[in-house]
This record gives sequence, C-alpha cells and structure tokens, in this order.
Amino acid sequence: MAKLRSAPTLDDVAKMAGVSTATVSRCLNNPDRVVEATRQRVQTAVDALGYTPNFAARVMAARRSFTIGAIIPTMENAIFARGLQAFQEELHQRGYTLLVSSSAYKPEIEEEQIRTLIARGADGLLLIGHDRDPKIYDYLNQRKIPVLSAWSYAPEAPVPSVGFDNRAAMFELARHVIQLGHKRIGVISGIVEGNDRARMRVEGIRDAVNRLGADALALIETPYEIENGASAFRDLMQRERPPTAILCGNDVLAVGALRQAQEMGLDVPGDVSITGFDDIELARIVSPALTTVHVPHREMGRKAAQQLIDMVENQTAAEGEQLATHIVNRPSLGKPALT
Amino acid sequence: MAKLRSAPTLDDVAKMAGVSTATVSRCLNNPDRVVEATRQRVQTAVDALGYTPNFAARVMAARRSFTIGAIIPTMENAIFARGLQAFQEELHQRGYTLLVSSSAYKPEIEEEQIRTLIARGADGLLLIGHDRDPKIYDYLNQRKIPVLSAWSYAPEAPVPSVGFDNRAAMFELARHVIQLGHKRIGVISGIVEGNDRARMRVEGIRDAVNRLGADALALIETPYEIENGASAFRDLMQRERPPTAILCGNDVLAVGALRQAQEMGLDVPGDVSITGFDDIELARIVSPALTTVHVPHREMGRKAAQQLIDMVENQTAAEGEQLATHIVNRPSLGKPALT
DNA sequence: AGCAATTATGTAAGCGCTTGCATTTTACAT
DNA sequence: ATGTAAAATGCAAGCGCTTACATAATTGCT
Repeated sequence: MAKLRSAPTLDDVAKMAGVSTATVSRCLNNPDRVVEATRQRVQTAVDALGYTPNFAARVMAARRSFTIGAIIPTMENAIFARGLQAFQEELHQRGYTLLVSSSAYKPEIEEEQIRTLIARGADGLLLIGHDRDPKIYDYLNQRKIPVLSAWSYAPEAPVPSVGFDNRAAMFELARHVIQLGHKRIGVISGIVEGNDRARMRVEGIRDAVNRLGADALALIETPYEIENGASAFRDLMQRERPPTAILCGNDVLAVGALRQAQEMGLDVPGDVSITGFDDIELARIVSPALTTVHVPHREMGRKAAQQLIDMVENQTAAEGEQLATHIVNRPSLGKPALT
Repeated sequence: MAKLRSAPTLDDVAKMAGVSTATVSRCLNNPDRVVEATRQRVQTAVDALGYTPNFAARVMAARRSFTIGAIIPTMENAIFARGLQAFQEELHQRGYTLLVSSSAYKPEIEEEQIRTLIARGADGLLLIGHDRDPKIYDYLNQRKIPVLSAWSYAPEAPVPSVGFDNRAAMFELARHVIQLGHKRIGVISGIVEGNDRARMRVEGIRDAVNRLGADALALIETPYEIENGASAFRDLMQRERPPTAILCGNDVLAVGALRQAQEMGLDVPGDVSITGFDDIELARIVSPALTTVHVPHREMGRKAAQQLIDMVENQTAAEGEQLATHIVNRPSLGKPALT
C-alpha cells in the first residue's frame, strides 16, 4: 500500500464527526444500529475527508475479507474466461472481490496457489474439477474454508460442485454419432491426467461404444492447442482403417482436426465427421460449423458464485447443482459414407 | 483461551522454536539477517505447525500488500485474457498476487473498482488505455499509487504506458490496403467513446485516406460482437457504391463481416476485402484467414508487470514502452476487382 | 586477553479496524 | 416527575505481523 500521510483513518473521521471510532465503524457496517442524525454527521465527515476504509485492517479485525479466491488452469481458455467473468460479476454484485490465480494445469502450482489465497484471507475458494491430492482436501477441511468446485458435477466428491456431468454429456453425443451409423470412432482427447473433465468425457465415449457396439475406437491424448488437434487428426486418418467420425474432447482440438481435414482435402462431414465439446465461439465460426456440446458457462459461473457466497455467509455446505448441457447440431457431423 | 482449529500464528512458531516473534519474522522475510542455526530451528517449527503467515496482518504492519490490481473491460475478450494471463504469470514469479476486476467498458464501474482495489491495499494498478475522467488521475496521483496503462502507448498521457501505437499501426494497414488499389474504404469500428484504442485506430485510417487519397470512407461504429460485425457489413455493402475493402477495428468484428459476406454469397477477397486487428486465434482459423495487425499481447502483459513492479518497488515513474506491431498478410485481403 | 566493531536476537510499539461490554441517552409508562 | 427498558454510543482490548531500537552474543585485532 502506498504510504501516504494523507490517507484518512477511522480516527480522523471520528474526530471530525465528534463521535467515537466505534460509532463510525457502525455507521459504515451496520447503519441501522445508529441514529439517523449521527449517521448523517459521520457521512459528511467521510465525504469531506474522502475516507476509504483500510481493507487489511478491516480483515484483521473482522476476520472476514469479502474476498473469494479462484484458481483456474488458465484464463486463456475461453471456457474459463467466460465462466470466470460471470463469477466475478456475481461476486461484485454481492460485495465480494475476486482474487484470481492460474495453475497452468500443474497440481503443484495449484496447491501453492491455494495456500496463498488462504493466507490472503480468502473467505472461500473456487476450484476447477475434482482431481487433486487428497492432502489438499484435508488441508482445506482442517482450515474450514468453504470450497466449491465447478466445471464438473460430482455429488460424491469431497467438495460440493456446480457443473455438469461430463461423462453423461459426452455419452449422449457419442450415442448420437453411433446411431447415425458410425462404426469406427476416433477420439482426440485433452490430457486426462489430473483432469477429471477430460477423463470423464473419454469415459462417456467408451460407455457408448461398449454399450452400443461400435467396431473400433482409436484414442489420442494431446494438450489443448489447435495444432495438436490437427496432428492428432492426421495421425488418426493415416491409420489402416481410419475412423468415420472423430469425437474431440473440446472445441479447440476439434477445430484443429477440422482444419487438418481441409488441409488433407477431406470433406467434412462427407469423408469424416468431427465433433467438439464446450460450444465456444470458435465452434460456430469455423466452416463447416462444429457439432458440439453446449455448456452454460456463464450460468455456471453465476451459480457457483451464489452457492459459494451462501457457504461463506451461512457456514453451511452448499448443495451443488447439476447443470444441463445439450447437443448443438451443426454441419460437421453427418452420416458415414456408404462404403 | 487457545482456540482450537484456528491457524497457527507467528507467536506459536516463536514459542515452539524458542525465539522471539521478531526473529521468526526475520527468518521469513530477511533470512540473511539471521544465523543459519536459528533459521533451521524456526523452519522446523514452521513446517511442524503448518504455519502460513496471515496476509492481512502482514499488510497492515508492513504497509505493503504485494498485490497488484488490474481493471480490464472484460475477461471475455481474448486479447485481454491473454495479456492478463501473462501479466499474472510475471506477477506471480515476482511474488505478487493479482486482484482483478472488470469494468464492462463502463467508466463509473471502473472508477468504483479503482477505489476498491486501492482500499484493498493494491501496491499498484494496471489500467487499460488512457481515456478517463481527469478526476480519476487526480485521485490516483494524490494517493500516490503507481499506475500503469497498457494496450495503448501514449507518451504524453498522465500515466506511463506499455503498449503500441494504435493509430500508427492502423495507418500502416490502411496504407497497405490503399496501395493495393482500393479506393472505396469501409470501416467497422468498435465503440469509440471512452476507448482511445478504438478511436486511434479510426484516426489511423482517416490519416491514410486523407494522405493517400481514397475516394470514400464509410464508417459504422458498433459494439464488440461478431453479430454486430455482420450487420454492419450488410449495411455497408448495401450502400450505393459499396466499399471494395472493409477495415475492421478488431478481429471479432471482422469475423462477423466475413461470415456475413459468405452469407451474402460474396467472395472474399474477390468481391470485397476484409481486415481485422489484434490477431487473435479466430483470425487464423476462419477461412479465408484474416489479414490483421498482430499485437504482442503476452509480451505486453509481461512487460507491463515488470514495469509496474519496478514502479512499486523503486518509487520511480516507469518509462513506459512502445511495442511493435506488424501486419499479418492472409487471404482475406486482395486487390480490388477491376471494374 | 581485552576492547571495539559487528552481528544476532529480543522488546515493544504500533498498523486501522471491529466488537463485547459498559455507560449514557432516549422513550415511554406510571 | 420518576423509574425502567431499550436504544445509542463510547471504551478498550485485541486481530497477527513488522520494525525501530535496545540488548546480547560474536568476531577480529592488537
């Protein structure tokens, strides 16, 4: 904090208004516990001095920070950016401030960030997904910090969650694809380790394939980059009996696949169908536009904020909430060619 | 009196290690001012207790927060998300935490956020662009808070900036377009009010048109949404003598225009050329890919963090830095048809 | 060994605010 | 008026940490 002799304190206000600091504090925090006349007098002093309460002092004394911490893999990923934006808006409306960190998908960094945010007095924490060292949950639990997980709904997880069922959502999509007649399914998944969202999506496809009987399932796991989607696609299509449909774990990978298909002179969906997941802007912009699973990111961010604040304010565990997703049919998915 | 479950304090550590709190504090903050043996002993106690310093207390006592506040229009905009991500990474590396707020492009909200972040003890502030009420600069100045502006370099502005010359960059692009032979230029700009980046880009085009003599310049101003780019494009192309090239203030608007062109059965760049600005991912993904101006967002974020931290730590005004941009030539721009 | 100069550690005074409890004021009924 | 309950306000003890300044331990020289 920039040190400046000029920053007025509660004391200054109290002196100017001719009351005690306790009264000033009450005017600011519990206006109804103070008689109107004094409140006015205090307000005048506050305005005259341009007083703004010192946050750190308030946190120390009240042992509350009105700050919520969020740790997301990266803000560069549109799905997090959007959800986080909604989360922040809701927080702001409820008088909280957002402290953000990103973990770059690295568990060690996430752990460090968790400690940092708690040390900073975050009243609650938003985390993404459920896959993490149980020790972290112990720590969180011992510290009694309200924690909510988003982007993945898992009722049996150690912390309540607001999100959707990645497995079921992907299952639906895979079923839809298989019922269109596709027998040879390719999968381009994001990295699964430490990422239950990615893992569950793959599981969903597996379920569908096993249940509905497709012939083959080729899987490639690769980091979240358009280029990686492209090379995975190339790899998949060069195999002996290339898939007729490729389900991608997210839209970014799918867009990479799509471009690579064009590069290779393949028609989508004539020669091969491609699907994504998330329904980010990119998915409707590419041509052919991408069949994908729509996820209500903004709603998720908003609800997560509401539930987390409830946890913080009422000291109760949140219910969590499962959000619905739906398949968005676009031209990148069609029937398999009649070979 | 011992409150169970509550986080261990410096006192606990001191007691356990058999030293004074001052020594513990020094071990943590100035390890070299303490002899190795005690440092070890203290460290052991810290580990055993799982001690994490209380941030608010530290801020209060040290009158520093190691927190930097950033206020951006919205995280949903990829250009801010990317730069902010880099900013945060650099901050983290230097031991600072990022406090983020978004203003939704509304000046009142930005002002409120500025006050909030300062009350929260931010050691420094990152703001976007330069257009804002002079009173805000007065306030900032009076509070002596280091402030840096990014996304726009303007040496004469009230606060130092790390960014690029929006006007010159757009001038270059416009010149390039005009030299390709385009005479009728259309412009789809983002909202200019309170946004010097957008305003300067339009100025850059004006400069080029005036200097190099194009026949006409039609301008539409519209909010940052793909759909708005589309409708602006439709509007522009329905005019009496439609432009042969449309320069858009950003890639998002340009992508909207591009899609609308396809919708209308127009060939790009055969019938009309379209250019963007920012070089976000979208620009290379659409087809035809977009000619645009590349902005080094990550570098900008990183440099902004460095300069801001320098300001904070050395109490000096930063130099600011002008970053280079360059035109990225892609197929959406071509010569005008020979009519 | 003896002394000054260094270096390591301890003491204690806050940092600005909230809040339980004590005290004063007000409101109301008698 | 007077007494009493309720409302308003004041008092003062922290919240956990940093940091002058004071004090104790060590080191280096002669």
